[in-house]
Amino acid sequence: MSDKLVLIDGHSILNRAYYGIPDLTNSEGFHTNAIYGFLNIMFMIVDAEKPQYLIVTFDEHAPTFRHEMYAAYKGTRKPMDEELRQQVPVMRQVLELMGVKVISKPGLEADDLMGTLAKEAERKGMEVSLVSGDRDLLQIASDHIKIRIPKTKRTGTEIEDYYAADVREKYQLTPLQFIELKALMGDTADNIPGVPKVGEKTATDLMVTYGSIASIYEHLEEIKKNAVRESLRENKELAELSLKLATIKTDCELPLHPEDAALPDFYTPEAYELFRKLELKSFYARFDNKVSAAAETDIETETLFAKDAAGAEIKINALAGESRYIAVRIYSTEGDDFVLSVAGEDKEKTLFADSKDTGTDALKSVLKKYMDNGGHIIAYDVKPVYAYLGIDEKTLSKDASASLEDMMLAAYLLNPLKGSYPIEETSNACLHTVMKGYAEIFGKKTPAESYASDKDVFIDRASKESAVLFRLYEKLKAELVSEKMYDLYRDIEMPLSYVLYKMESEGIKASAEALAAYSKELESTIDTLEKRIWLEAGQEFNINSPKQLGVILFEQMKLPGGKKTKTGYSTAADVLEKLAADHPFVNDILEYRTYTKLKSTYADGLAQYIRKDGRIHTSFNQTITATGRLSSTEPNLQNIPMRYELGRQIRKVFTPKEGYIFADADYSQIELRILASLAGDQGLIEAYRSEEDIHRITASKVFNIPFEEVTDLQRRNAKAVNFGIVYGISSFGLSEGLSITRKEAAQYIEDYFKTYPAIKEYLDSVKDSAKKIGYSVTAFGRRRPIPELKASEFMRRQFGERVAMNAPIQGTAADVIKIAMIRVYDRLVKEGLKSRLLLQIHDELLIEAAEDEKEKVLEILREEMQGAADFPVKLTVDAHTGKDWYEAK
DNA sequence: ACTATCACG
DNA sequence: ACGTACGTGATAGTC
Repeated sequence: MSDKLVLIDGHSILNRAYYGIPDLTNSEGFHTNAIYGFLNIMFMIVDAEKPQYLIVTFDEHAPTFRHEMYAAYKGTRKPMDEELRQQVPVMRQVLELMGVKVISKPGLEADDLMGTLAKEAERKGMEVSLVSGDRDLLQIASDHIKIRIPKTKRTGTEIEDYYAADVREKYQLTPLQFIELKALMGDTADNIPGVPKVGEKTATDLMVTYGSIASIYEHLEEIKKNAVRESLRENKELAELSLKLATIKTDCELPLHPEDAALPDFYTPEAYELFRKLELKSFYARFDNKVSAAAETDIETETLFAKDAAGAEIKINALAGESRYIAVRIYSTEGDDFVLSVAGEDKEKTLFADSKDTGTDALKSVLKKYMDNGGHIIAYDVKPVYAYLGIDEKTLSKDASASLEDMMLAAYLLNPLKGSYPIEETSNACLHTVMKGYAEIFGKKTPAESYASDKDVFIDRASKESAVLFRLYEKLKAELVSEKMYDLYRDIEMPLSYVLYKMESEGIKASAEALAAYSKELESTIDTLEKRIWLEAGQEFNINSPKQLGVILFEQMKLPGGKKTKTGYSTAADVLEKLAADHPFVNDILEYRTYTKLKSTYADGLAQYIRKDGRIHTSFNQTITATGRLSSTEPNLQNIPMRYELGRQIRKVFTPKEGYIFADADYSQIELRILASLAGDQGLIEAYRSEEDIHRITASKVFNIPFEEVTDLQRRNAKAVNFGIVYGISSFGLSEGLSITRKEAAQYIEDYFKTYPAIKEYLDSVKDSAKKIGYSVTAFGRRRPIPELKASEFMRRQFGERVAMNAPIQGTAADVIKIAMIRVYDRLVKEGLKSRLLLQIHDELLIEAAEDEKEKVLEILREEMQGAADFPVKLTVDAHTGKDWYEAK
């Protein structure tokens, strides 16, 4: 068997992959779809062919000889997408780290490189597989050179193979004639002009008849079609130029020869590290355990063990050293028991302790005592740590968080776009370590189960985590300072983490009986509606299936609607509402949706979360949103129905405990007030100072009519514009919101900006700044990176601009209520009150207030919320009390 | 695992 | 010609 060489056309395959594979990015937003697709093809071919030699060719970015010739003739190549461009150097790096020989030479086309290498290999007796997305290469095909053209299809990648015989079969031409065919017909993608009037059909006919361009010109007079003959006659030079352009060189001087490019072992630790950074997860398995284990050794430490609490204390103090900082990872094991790993400045050693050895309370006391004696603890997700430390009920948020650090919060502030922050991802990104994900090691086991079943592996992992955590602190703290977000971290996020911990621990009382009764009521209506819908539809079907519903509505009943989503008909509420007036049946569907939503998500959904203490304990997530808001999960208590009476009733199941009432306060139009303040628009600021209805004033100014004469419709329109501005206005969005034409919407916006010119200036400046520095900033220094602003697609860039306008507004509002929460919490504690903060719903705070503290609590809410920020437009607060959430809001 | 829908600010 | 209002989370259906 002769040796085999696989030659890959790097740019062409990367290009194919880029357009063939849907967008794919790692968690930092770096696009990887082209790299992913390239590697898939390369692995597939190398796996199947098992070649002895492998070479990848690349074009240099400088314009090449052949293209320069054509550029002088006409136009230029269209520029590469930014999302593809950024992947090219990384692709080359991936190949380099895998030991793959890559060749590129300034002044030479990849085609010429491949042509030369393929012919050289053939001369030397090798079989050659030339992989390209480009049919140009077909001219190189021979009995020993196979051209392979991958096609990405839905079912996977298929490869078309061409030896010389296959080219002859498919095109009725030899590979060499194929060059001339191309020269005649031209190729816009390849910048080959060709002869005008000669397309694929004519060119093929001519080549089959005469065999070559030279022969065609010899027999020019025989050509029957006048237009073609004359075009050939007039464009002889062009035909010759095209022939030159279409001919791939096979005699270049190259620094690399096929025999120098032995197939490497791809799976090196260095390559693995880069795969991890790119998050090309489906390839991880190709790197065997040996490689991944080896790659992790750079964070290996010696693990010490604590036999008892005294031993733990001594070792912790030793690790804390002079600086008195330790990084701690804690895991619950069984019941109240837990294990922890501690790392300090001494990078060689970590401590592992199991509360079963030391005693649960004793180990907690060690930590508590360490803190009380001025020790600092670095955590990754600090909220649960408060519980382990057993911090006193009445601790002020600032005190509780003062000696703690949370590197998850730091990582979130430095890049809030990730959505989730597993410790290994932060470490791999910031410290360039190569840690595996938890699930990669332990699968779906909980930490408690993993510790029980794979003790040594678990301890090793915990030690690595605490070790990298200490290093993360050194790195991220400096970054927070240099990025001017340290104050935001220290004064807002850290104290808030404690407030959130307390709110989650409190929970909110909810009545399982009341929920069940509500569910039952809904059920009977649902039954009635379901029967009626089936009757009118003439068949039973799943009303909750948009697919089945779409068929019923738009095919069987032939209602106007048409397609709207990728998968079929849209049956969303806004579509159905347009039909509901004429078709009571559609109205039943909408009602059915309302009732089933309330039943499944709220009545039945919430009931599952009531714990033995009769309360629901939500989780307030501090590292989810891109803008700085909180989110609430398991269950989400930030989207309890409110807008419509039927759903709003569910708020009656949330009640204060015996002897308490609810006090609820919300900011009035906080985002618009913040916008007026940030923009410094005197008109809007004055409008707010007058304390009149802001939407009415806006309508009066924008539509130029006396305040008293503003109609409800005009007010409603002005209100929609005010909202639109906050969202990052677009005429399309506003026209949808108001059901008016885009032109009218554009006019509204123009008039609005004329009325409040500083708003326009502000929004423009925010966009410009975000484009320049890559992110937008709130009044308190919180950032939101906006990579979309650099996107090549118009739509994504537009989205980026709206985000750039909205993020400082929504984000500043988020900052303000966070400050308010800390202030309210601290006031309640400092004044020795029994009342407690329970919920935050973006612009609203809910307190369970002791009956005799009612007035005091209302005063605290008003003072601390209003006083949380000092803007030109004062923040105002509406506060109420009630015997349940329905009444208090 | 993804899509469509709908609840909130 | 393109085709969207900003930010979330839960549920059910579909693949």
